[in-house]
Amino acid sequence: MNKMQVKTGTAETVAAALEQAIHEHRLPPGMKLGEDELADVYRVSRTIVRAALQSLAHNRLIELKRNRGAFVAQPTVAEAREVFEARALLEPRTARSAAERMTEADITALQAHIDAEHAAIDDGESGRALYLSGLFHIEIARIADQKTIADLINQLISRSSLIIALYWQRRAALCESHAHHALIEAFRDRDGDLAEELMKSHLLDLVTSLDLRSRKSVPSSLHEALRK
Amino acid sequence: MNKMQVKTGTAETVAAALEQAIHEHRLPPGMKLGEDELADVYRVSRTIVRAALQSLAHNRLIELKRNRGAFVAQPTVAEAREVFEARALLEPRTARSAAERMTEADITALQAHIDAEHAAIDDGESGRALYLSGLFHIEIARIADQKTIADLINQLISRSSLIIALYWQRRAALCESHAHHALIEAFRDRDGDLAEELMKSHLLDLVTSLDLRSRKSVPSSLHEALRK
DNA sequence: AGTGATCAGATTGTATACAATATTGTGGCT
DNA sequence: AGCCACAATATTGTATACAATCTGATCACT
Repeated sequence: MNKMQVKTGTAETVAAALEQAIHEHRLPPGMKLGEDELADVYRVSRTIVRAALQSLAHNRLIELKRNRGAFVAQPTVAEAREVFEARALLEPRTARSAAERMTEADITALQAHIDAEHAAIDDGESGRALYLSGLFHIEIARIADQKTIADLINQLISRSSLIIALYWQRRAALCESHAHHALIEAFRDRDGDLAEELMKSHLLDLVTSLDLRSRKSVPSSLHEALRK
Repeated sequence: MNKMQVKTGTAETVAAALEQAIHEHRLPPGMKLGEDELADVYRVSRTIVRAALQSLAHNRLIELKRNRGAFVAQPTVAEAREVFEARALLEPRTARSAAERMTEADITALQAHIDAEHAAIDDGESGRALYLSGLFHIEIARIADQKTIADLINQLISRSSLIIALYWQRRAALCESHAHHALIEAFRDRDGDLAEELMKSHLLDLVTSLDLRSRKSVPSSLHEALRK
């Protein structure tokens, strides 16, 4: 493989590990991430852990409270709406661009993503399936060859994973992968118009399949929780 | 004032100082930012400087090269285009939202921004004028009451300042503030359609007023610079 | 018992010491 | 002189020690 050797034990690897754990819902929203604890787990010093946490905080995957520590973020309903509104502004156009410059290799890669996604679903690893479903969108942004926009979408999808973990309601697990299939068909035909339209409605479906009336998780500050 | 007391000497204050220096073009693209040097200037330890630099790197205002240090970013032509394409996706719709929920106080605040901008221009502080012109856009995003999108726009405008500093060609300094005036008029009328349209063409004007054929600054690696 | 002050423990914030790496200068060799 | 190896220096990367702050437990007092 032509992949660069990635040194283990760096801030980047720790951040990546934590990010994946959050995406796969192994670290639930609100959970405290103690620095000493993480340093012990990953066998690095707190310096490294701290750098990783700062990075995650910048992407809003965790919240840093001064003198209190790091906690897995708990997006509010308002935030959830905002994230999907931002995605609605960015992703449809990006899907169009991607469709227009899609190569056979790209399509193959996307298909592989979907297959992996299905495999995860079949194995009952819904957390991992969710993660892979996010990667599908990120891959599209990458194909569109707009690094800047791809980065923004990356941030948003990262947060979306958390949001979906919080507000997802079980049913409708199948319709999503269907949407991804439909997108691939549009990509095969290099149909920019259709891809843009499909992405738009896909995102709309996603939002409406969330339950944005009640939050399921434990509120982080009792302060807000107990004044009924 | 109801403003919170901001402790000096924190990573945030150092990052803010550096960001402003970059925006006002006092730190030119490509300039090396040595850790010890900065620590000495701001009277803090390298720990703090490092945190600040990481933060700026995340916003792409500086580039961190492993074992080499931090350098003020030098956006390429491709990056410049990408940043403005991203803004074109986000800002027009945001301007519409802002127009729809604009209050008198908001309009006053925006007008104050423009006035300050003009004052800076009259004083010949073109760097500061550029910075304030960016704040105008950020203020609009804030008024639209979409924190997530506002954050994204904030990042993009931050980078835009650098880009404009690099690729701006002198003429056309006046048309910009004219565009801002026109926007305010639309806001006064709560005319969402017009605001969206004006923002769209304003961003287009900005891009076309850049010289994206030749780069003016010193290239960071002599390697690429000297092989004519 | 209930309230509040004070103190011990734990956790984060910051500075500094040391290690790893890159850069630059020197000297020997051809 | 030109080139290469190697040492000296400077700079960044990481770990750790110490300071500041928060938590929550104990205990005196009403």
